Amino acid sequence: MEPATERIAFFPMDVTYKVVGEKAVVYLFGRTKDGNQIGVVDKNFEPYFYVIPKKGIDIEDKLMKIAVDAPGGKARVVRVEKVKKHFLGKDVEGYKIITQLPRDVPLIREVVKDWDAVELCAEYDIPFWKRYIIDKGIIPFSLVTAEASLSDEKAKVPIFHLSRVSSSEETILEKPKILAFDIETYSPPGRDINHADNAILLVSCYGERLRKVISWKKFPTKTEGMEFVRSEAELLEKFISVINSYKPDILCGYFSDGFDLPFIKGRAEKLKVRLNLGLDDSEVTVERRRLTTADIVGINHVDIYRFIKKALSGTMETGELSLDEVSKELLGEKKIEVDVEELYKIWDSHPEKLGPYAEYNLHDSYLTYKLTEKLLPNILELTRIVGLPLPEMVRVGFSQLVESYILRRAFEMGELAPGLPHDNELGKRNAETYVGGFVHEPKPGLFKDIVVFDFRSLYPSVISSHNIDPGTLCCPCCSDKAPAPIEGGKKKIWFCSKHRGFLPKLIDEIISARVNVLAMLKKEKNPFLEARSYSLKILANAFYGYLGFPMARWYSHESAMATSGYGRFYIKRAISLAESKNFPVIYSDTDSVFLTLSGKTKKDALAFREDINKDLPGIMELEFQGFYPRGIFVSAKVGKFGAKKKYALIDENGILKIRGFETVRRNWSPIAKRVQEEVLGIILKEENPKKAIAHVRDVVEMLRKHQLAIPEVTISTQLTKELKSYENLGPHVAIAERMKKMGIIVSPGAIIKYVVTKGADRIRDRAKMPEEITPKDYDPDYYINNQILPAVERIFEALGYAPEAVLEGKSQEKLGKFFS
DNA sequence: CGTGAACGGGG
DNA sequence: GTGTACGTTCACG
Repeated sequence: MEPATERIAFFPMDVTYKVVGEKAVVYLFGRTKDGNQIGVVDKNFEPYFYVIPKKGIDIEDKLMKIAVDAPGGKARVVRVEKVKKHFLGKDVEGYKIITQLPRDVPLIREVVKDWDAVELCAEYDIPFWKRYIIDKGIIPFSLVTAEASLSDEKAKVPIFHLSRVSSSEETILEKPKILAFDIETYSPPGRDINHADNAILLVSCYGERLRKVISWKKFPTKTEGMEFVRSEAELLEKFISVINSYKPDILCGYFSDGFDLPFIKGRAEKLKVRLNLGLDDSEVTVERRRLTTADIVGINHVDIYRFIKKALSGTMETGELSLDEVSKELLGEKKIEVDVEELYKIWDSHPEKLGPYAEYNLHDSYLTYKLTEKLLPNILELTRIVGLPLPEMVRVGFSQLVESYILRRAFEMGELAPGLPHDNELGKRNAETYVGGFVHEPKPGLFKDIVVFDFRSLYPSVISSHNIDPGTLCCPCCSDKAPAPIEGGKKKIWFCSKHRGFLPKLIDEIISARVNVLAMLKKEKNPFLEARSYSLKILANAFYGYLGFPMARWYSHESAMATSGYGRFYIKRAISLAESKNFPVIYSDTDSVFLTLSGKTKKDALAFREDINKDLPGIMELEFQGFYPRGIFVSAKVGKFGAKKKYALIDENGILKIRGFETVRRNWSPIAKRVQEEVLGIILKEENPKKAIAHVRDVVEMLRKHQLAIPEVTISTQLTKELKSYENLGPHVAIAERMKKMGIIVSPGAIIKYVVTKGADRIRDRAKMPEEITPKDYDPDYYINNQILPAVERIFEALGYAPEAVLEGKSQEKLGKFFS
C-alpha cells in the first residue's frame, strides 16, 4: 500500500544523517506548525564536490573510472555533471562529481587533486548535514513546507519520508519550548569536580509550566516540584523522563557544554543508565575537543553561557561572566546565597539542612531559563541570518558565523567556495602578520568631560566603499589606481573599480538589510527586530576579522591589510580634525575617539561630529557613543602590541565603566581585587584621589595589624596537571605536595588555596593552607608588595602619585614613604 | 620575542 | 567524520 503524501509545515531544528545500507539518509527533526514534534527523512540527497579542469581539457571519462579502496567497499563516482560557476572573480567551467557516500568525497578528491589536467577542486570539505541545509535553503527555526508521507519507522516522534521541500518561509518559531536545567554535585576540596569520584546530588529543571528538583536523599523542604528518589541512578532516570515528557525544543544550561551535561553523561555511564534523550532514542554525545560539547539528536542543547560570552561580553559592564553577575546585570536578579563548598559535608552529615540547596538548585535553573528567554530573539535572529543550528551557532566563533553566511550566499550566487587551508598553507598564513588598528596611546591621568565617538561600522564600510575582496585584488584592468594606504607595505595593492567583489556585495546586502530593519523599528518597537539589527551589525563587523583569520576559506592577507590600512587613514583624519577644532584627543583605538570638551559644550562636540561626517565618503559615519563627566586612563604595561585598553569611566548616572582591569583574577587575593574596585570607585565617584590613597593606607594598616580575615588573603590557584610533571614548583604546587603527604587526595583540576606567611624563604616555602594558620601568621609585606600595590599602583601612577622609587623596588622603606 | 602555564564557567 | 579548531594574558628565560 502506497502511503499518502501530505503537505507538512514544520520548523526544522536539527539535522543529522545516517548511512543506511549503501546510502546516506538525512534526518531533520523539528516541530510542526500545530505544535507536534516530528522527524523528516530525506533519502534522495547525494554527496558531491566540484572539479575545475585546466581550460578546454575533457576529463569526464577519466573521472567516471575512479575507484578508491575504502573500508566497507570501494569509493566510486556515481555521476558527473557539467557546471558553470564563479570563483574569486572569474567565470569557470567544470564538473560536479556525485559520489555514493559522504565519506567518498574526500577520498576521491584526494585522487583528483594531483592530476595535471586539474586546476582546482572545490567544496569537498563541507560536512554533509551542512551541505544539505544549504542546498535545500533550510534555515533552523524557519518554517519549511514539505511533501512527505508517514513511515512506520520507530522513534519517539512520528517519522515522515520526504519527497520534496516545496518552500521555506521567513516565519520563525518565536516561542519554542525552553527547559533549563542545573545540577549540584558532591565536591570535596582538593580534587577536581569530576564525575569519576563524585555523585550528582540534586538536579533541577525549570520550564514555563514546570518546576522540578530531584534528590536521592530526603530532607524537609517546601521547594516547589521537589521529588525524592532512592538512588543517583533513579535521579538520572527521573531526569530523562522529565525531559521526555516535557518535550523541549531547547534544553539550556549555564556552562552546560563544559560541565553539567558531560557530568551527567559521565555518571550515566558509570551507573549504567542509558542517557537516551535523543528523539531517535540515541544517547547524548559528548565530544572532548579543546572545548567540550554535548549534543542531543532532535533537541537543541544550548549552553547560554557560551552565547553570552561570545555575543554580549564586549558590551556588558561586568568582567565576570558567572551566572550570578550575568543575572544581576541582564535580569536584575541574583543567585540564592548558600555555601556551595559545604554541600558535600551537609549531604554526608546533616541532610536535614539540604532545603536551601534545593531552592538554590531550582533558582539556578530559573535564572538560566530567564536568561535564555531574554536572549532568545538574539539567538533566533542570528540563526536566521547565518543559518546554523542553535547549538552550533552558540558555540562557534565569529569567523564561523561569517563563513556560514558566505557559504549560503555563495551557493545561491553560483560562487565556488575555496577549500579550508591545509598544513603548509595554514602555517604560511599563521606567519603572515600586518598592522592592525591605530592606537593613540592615552596619557595616564584623570580627565573631565570626556566625549566618545566611534565609527561603528568602520571596517564594513571600508570594505564596501573600496571594493575589498580576494577576487578584486590587484586586477590587471585597474593597475593605474591609487594604492591602498598600507604603512610599510612592500608591494602596491589596489582593488578593481570595474567589477563588484563578492564579499563587498554581501556586505552591502547586510548593511541595506539593516537599514530596512532600522526603518521598521522606527514604526514599531520589537525585540526581534532589535535583535536582527544587532545581529546584522555584528555580522558585518566580523567580515574584516574573517579576511585575516588563517582558517577562513576566503582568507586574504592583502584584503585584511588594506582594510585596516584604510581604517587607520580615516581614524587619523578624524583625530587631526578634532585637534584642529581644539578638542584634545586623549585616547583612540581603531574606530573610537575619546576627546575632552576643554571648556566647550556638548553641543560643540556634536557640531564637530557633523563637520566630520560632512567629509566622509559614502556610508561612513562617526557616531556619538557617550558622555562621561570623569574618567581615568592608566598606562598599560609594555606589551607585545603596545598600549592596551585600560581605563575607567563614570557616566552621568554615576555608573562605572571599567575596561582592562579584569586581570585581577582568582589567583589573586580577594583583598587586592576589592581594594582595586574601591580605589576606582572613590576616584571617579568622589573625585578624591587623596581619599583613595587614605583608603589604601587603611587597608595596609589593617594588614600590618593582622586585622583581615583569612579568606581575604587566601589565593586560589588550580593544579592543572599531575604533581610529578611540574618543572616550576609554584606555591600551589608546594601546598599540593604537602597535602598529599598528609594523606589528602589531590588531583589535576583541584583548586589549591593558600596563604603566604612570614619568613625569609621563597614564597612556596612560606605558603600555608588556610586551615593551618591564624590571621597573625600571614605576611603583611607580601600582601602589600605583591597584591595590593600591583593592583593599584598604575591607577595612582596615572594620578601622579607614584614616585619612581615605588616602581623600581618594592622594599619596605620605599613603600613606607609612599604611603605616609 | 618566544614559550609554558593559568584562567574562564561549573560544584 | 565531506576529520584538524579556545583566546587571551602573564611570568619567565
